[in-house]
Amino acid sequence: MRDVALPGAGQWPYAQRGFLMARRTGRRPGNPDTREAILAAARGAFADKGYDGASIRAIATGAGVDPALVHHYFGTKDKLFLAAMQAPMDPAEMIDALADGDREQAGPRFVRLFLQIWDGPGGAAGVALLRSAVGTEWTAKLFREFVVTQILRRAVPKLGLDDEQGPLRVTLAASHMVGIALARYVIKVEPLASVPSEVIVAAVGPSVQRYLTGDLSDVFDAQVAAGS
Amino acid sequence: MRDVALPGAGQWPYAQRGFLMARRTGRRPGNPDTREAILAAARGAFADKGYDGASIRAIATGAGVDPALVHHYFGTKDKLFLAAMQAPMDPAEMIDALADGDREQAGPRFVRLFLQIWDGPGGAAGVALLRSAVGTEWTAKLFREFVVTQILRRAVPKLGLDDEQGPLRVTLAASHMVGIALARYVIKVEPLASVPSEVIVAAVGPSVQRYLTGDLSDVFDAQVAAGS
DNA sequence: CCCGGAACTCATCAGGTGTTGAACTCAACG
DNA sequence: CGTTGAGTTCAACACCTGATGAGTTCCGGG
Repeated sequence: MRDVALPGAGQWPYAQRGFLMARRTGRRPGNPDTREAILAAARGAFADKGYDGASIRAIATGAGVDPALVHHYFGTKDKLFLAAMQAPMDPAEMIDALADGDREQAGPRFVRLFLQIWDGPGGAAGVALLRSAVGTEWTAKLFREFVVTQILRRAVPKLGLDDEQGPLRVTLAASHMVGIALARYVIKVEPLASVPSEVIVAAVGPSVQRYLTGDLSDVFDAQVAAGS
Repeated sequence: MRDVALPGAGQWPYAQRGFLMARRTGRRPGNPDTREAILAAARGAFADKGYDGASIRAIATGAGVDPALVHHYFGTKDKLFLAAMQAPMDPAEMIDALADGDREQAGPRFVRLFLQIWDGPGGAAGVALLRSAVGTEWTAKLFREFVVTQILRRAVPKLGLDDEQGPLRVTLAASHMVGIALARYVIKVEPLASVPSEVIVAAVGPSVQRYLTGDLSDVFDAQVAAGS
């Protein structure tokens, strides 16, 4: 009988099961949702400490499990990280939601959707991803390739931007949103951290709109001027 | 005479001085610029690996020096980090450069100045700061307090923004720039990473201008609407 | 009922970490 | 010359890390 709540977001420090079975070894009775528990603990730990700071031992105890079991399921720490980041990331969905609808309202729509995701349960994974992506070089590379292949190559044609200006437009908008996320959810600098999300939509939406569909002729003039 | 190889780490890239003095202990002859060498190596290491990833041993060998010497000079790793980040940061100067001049051109001026710093020698320290600030919780807290006390409290009155909207305006502008820095210098996502800086000035300048001095009445309408 | 394999733990390895205290070398001063 | 003190290194401590392999317990299918 497992009357305990799912280990989802909250941390439970110790293995609370078995006040009877004091520290048995071997296979656990009951349903094997342990794998998910490990993943949840891993997401939380990566979000709090980043890739390097999160230790397999901490993740294991956070899931009420022996450290070796983590390796049993996921092999190495790298694979654990990839597995933990995989589920909550589906940029295709976000891009689709962006693409249909009034193009002249895509900016605010994008900002609102972005903030909804970060305010929801996916936010922890986002913080983890950002923390880890920035932390060290190989995660940065990972993130870079992820951004290019999963976001840029899909978003540019979906949004109907021509290939000349499209990538710059999308990266400008994305980098703005990442900056907002960093300030609001990771660094938590006020007043940005606690202002209602609709305020940010109203403030940032027009900028993003301009990056996506606005007139950037000055920008490209500057580009050719610098290129000559 | 110690002709024996080093026990622990194996090779040190060695101090280039003294090809004569095969591995002597004790004080080095010549100039005592070692402290600066350590600081420089520390900045580089922190920029490459972040606070946690950069090890004192790596910093020491990078400076051609024994790890214990680092502690001799700086005490703990925390203090080393603070010392390494101290020199290249002078936000007051930047704020001053922003404050005087046409207020209606402050946006592009800010972006240009910001990019100049990051493209110059201060960029490494910036990357280090950003990497480390995001990496773990206490550096994030450090960074947050630094931002609030050193930037917000100075910039808001200097720029002549009223206290009601000022902090939000400044944090919006700053977070945008941090996002750009993250994408361009840390993650290095194309095309943002290699585009000439004037292109970014032309693209981002107007947005920042709007955040600083533009009409944000919609934003504050949203604020009161959400607050009710 | 039994047995193969999945779930799970224990003990341990090899290596890296920040930090410390003592020892040594050199430059400067008297 | 001798002494002093800063510059510098050595060797070690205590701890934490990711990873491995052997061993234990349980579930499900034959």
